[in-house]
Amino acid sequence: MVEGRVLRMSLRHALIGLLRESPASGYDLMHVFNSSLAKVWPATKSQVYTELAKLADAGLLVVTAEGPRGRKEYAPTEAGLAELRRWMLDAGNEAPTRSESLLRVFMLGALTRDQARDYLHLIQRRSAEDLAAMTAFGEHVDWDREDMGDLRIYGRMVLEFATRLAELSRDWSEWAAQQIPPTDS
Amino acid sequence: MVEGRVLRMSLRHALIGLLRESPASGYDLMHVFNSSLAKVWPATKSQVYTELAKLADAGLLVVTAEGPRGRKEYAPTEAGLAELRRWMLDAGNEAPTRSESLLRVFMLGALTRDQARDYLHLIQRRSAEDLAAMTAFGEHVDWDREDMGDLRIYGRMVLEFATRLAELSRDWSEWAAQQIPPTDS
DNA sequence: GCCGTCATGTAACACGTTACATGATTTG
DNA sequence: CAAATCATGTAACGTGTTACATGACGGC
Repeated sequence: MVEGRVLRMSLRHALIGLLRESPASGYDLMHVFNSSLAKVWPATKSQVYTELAKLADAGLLVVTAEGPRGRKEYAPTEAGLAELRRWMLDAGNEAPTRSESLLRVFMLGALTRDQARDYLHLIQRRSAEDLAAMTAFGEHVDWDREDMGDLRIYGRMVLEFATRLAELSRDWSEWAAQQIPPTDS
Repeated sequence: MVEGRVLRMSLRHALIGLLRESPASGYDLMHVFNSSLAKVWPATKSQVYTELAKLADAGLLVVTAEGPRGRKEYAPTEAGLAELRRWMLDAGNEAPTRSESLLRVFMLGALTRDQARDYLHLIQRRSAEDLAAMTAFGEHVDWDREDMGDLRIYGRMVLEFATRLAELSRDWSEWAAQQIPPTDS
């Protein structure tokens, strides 16, 4: 257990937050990052395992159980929960957002107009697919299960945002494609 | 001039793309990253200067003019433009997106309900401010200036997306705040 | 006994941020 | 002549990705 200043690093807080719901192993957490959190805060397994080790070393997590194949389940300590709350309330400095798609749109002048239009149609298709996937997911989840805890509320909020965003993206890209004059340059 | 494989690295392509419009110095480019591109692909000056040097070294940019105080203006080479087009058309693997705000929403269970509601109201306020700023910006820009080149079209598209997104965010956060039961836990 | 999944980690490298460091030119 | 702005860069460190490496357990 080592003391140390925590700067940025949302992954840490995501891990503590997930473990707050219930103890889990790195392997379990990976599934969350590959599914529900994939579009919100993706992470690789290297990162998850290393970070869990660091957090345990820093005394923000503890191993609560060990299973077969070296499986280790972690749970947050009181210090970990305190750090999570500190981060949640420190909404002042949020990490900058990046959108590679929008950057590409900004640079579309480097392509022919046909190619540019194709790119916008690609976004449109992907948004429509995302939207369908999320609608399906929303209907598939049993939001009333007891063990969902606060995610009954907050998970649903995130899904709603993602759904509205996919709709926006689909409609915007359709509109945008029409803004490009038909003649090729 | 050195050969080298280009992996991810959108900043490189952003730089080449901006220089495609017209030659500029690192200092000039920084202003773009601090204003119009701030919400799309932020970058620090360290990054910009180092990357310009690397790109010139790799033969993707050339220095076209030198001015006072060591000012250097860059322009893309044919190789640079080719690399830009390659990247534009390689829409398959886009960088993963991250949203710290949504991650926080997912973790709101760590706070009291009053605090959670406050956070959503904060998002609402910020979105409204962003929206106002972008509306003002859109009216302030002279979209018909000749030297805007393709940004007359594509810059406007990005602005339109950002505007719709701010509206979505404002409306969603208002809705979300209402989803939290009034009693404090 | 074979295969799929469970399960954990290390090392090297790419990308991004912060702090440090320096100095010339213009404008009032 | 003072202050603001112009202008460039290096070093250290934090964060994220990819490739490599290993092996146990469960079901058929």
